[in-house]
Amino acid sequence: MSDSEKIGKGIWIDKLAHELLGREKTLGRKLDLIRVESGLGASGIPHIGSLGDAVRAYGVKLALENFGYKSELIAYSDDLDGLRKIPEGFPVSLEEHIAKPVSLIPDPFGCHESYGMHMSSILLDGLDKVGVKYQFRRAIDTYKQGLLKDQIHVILQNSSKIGEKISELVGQEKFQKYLPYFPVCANCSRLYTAEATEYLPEEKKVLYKCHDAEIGAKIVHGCSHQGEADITKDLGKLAWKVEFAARWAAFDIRFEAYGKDIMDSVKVNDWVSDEILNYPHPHHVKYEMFLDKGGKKISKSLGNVITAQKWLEFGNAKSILLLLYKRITGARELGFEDIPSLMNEYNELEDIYFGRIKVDNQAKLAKSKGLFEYVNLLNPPKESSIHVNYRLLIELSKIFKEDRNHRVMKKLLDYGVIKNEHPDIEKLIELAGNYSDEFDEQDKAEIDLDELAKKALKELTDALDSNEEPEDIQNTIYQIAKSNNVQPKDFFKILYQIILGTSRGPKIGPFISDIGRKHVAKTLSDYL
RNA sequence: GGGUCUAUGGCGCAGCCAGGUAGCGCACCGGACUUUUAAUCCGGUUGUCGAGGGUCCGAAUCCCUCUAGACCCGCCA
Repeated sequence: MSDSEKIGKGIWIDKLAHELLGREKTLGRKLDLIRVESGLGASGIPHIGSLGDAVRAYGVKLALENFGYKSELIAYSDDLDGLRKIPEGFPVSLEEHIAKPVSLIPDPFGCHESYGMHMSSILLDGLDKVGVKYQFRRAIDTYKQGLLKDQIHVILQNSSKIGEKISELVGQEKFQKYLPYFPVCANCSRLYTAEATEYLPEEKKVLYKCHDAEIGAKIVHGCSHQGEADITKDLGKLAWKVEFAARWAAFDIRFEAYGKDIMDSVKVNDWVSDEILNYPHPHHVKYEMFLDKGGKKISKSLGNVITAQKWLEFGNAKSILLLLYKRITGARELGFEDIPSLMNEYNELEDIYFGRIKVDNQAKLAKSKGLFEYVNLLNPPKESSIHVNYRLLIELSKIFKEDRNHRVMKKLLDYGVIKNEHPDIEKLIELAGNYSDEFDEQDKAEIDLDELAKKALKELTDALDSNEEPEDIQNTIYQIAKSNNVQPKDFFKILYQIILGTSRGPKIGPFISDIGRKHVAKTLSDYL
């Protein structure tokens, strides 16, 4: 940090935006509006990775604005994408729509105009919930309005050159034979089955024949229709290997992040953009896929998909933004179990930001403050929020399942963690409560009670069940254990196992009063 | 075949992308809260930062080589 100035707020997003601006200046392009883009898939359930692409692009937009430039985020839904696989939990009746563009398939849940919009909406809703602003655009409108027609024309005229280059760059041979354009078959509405072999530049039409195609592991039957598609108005789309380039040129996109799974496509698109369309490709950053805790790719079929909506049941929007903004490099194994530490990490950042935690290293201080600002979308709060350790809330939620909000709040006041009740804390209790309900597997292990333990338990049950409130439950328990020759340590453990399903817990005397001694007596009696 | 990432105390990880005293959680040990569970608080132990080389006043961090593992691409999007 000694020999370099801090750029922007000091995190990777600033560095990226700085590089972008440097490149644009070298290229000499106009900078009155810098567009960044994020592509949204519309065929599968949008998980946190798809959200991340847009959230990070939005971060770059914020950085550019912070540097004094005007910027906007285009959220582009590729809803001409064909349906290849029916996602988990979706009706099998979708089978008949396989290979059709998702925007032409009815919404199986009936709440949106199409299957594609249903999927896109889930992602857009996630973006709205974390506070990301965007301009929404759809593939179907883009093509219908002919916004890409000039680029498609140039690409198709150069298809053989492009086909060779694709083979050279990524070893894919198919575009040496077929045009990188998939018409939607006019007869059966399917994509991919209609293979285009010839382009008529004067008429701007492609000739195609609809035949059987292999999609995934399955054969999708074509209808043998032979037709011609007008690229300026008939439905169809460019292959992904060239489509980004067309869009970048048409929309004047200066930045787009990408996941490593589409690295090859980006490589080809950059070349097409630069060499064929004569539009210098946008600046990029590559990110790793989110993997689940076992190191497997998160996929819908494995059922390990993490959506923003599900995440937000357990953690707040800031925990998502923190996850996505803290870094971009590196493989990331992700699970809901990361939520508690992210929730606490945000509090720590806030403490650093407001000077309550001292950080000596100036570079690190700046970085933490910068990260905090980005997590707040560069609109940080004026004052610190009330901090409650999220793990403590989970522990308390685990104990209080009924009338949770009230009782957990009371405990927090007792512990002196908070001074007053507050709606923000209520919300936190709700999140932590959801977390504890969902993930706290009650390891109802076999509890082996020998005769001595049973006798002690019986004695305790009677004591708790009597109409006379025992003076000091904690001490009573201790005495009963001792008088029955049971190790107090073991006896306490047994009680925790029965009452909480764990081998440890809060101080048990006051705890039993909290949940009601008669109630506990009844629970204990089940084990006698 | 092509490409990317990861490797840091017993376990799980942060720090690396902008070099400046190796950190956190769990576990473990000691103490405080009247005794023995827990919670909480205080204190403590645990590391040749995967291996080797290079740059530098200084490297977990930057560069090169190697080893091991994971993932992605080579259908489609």
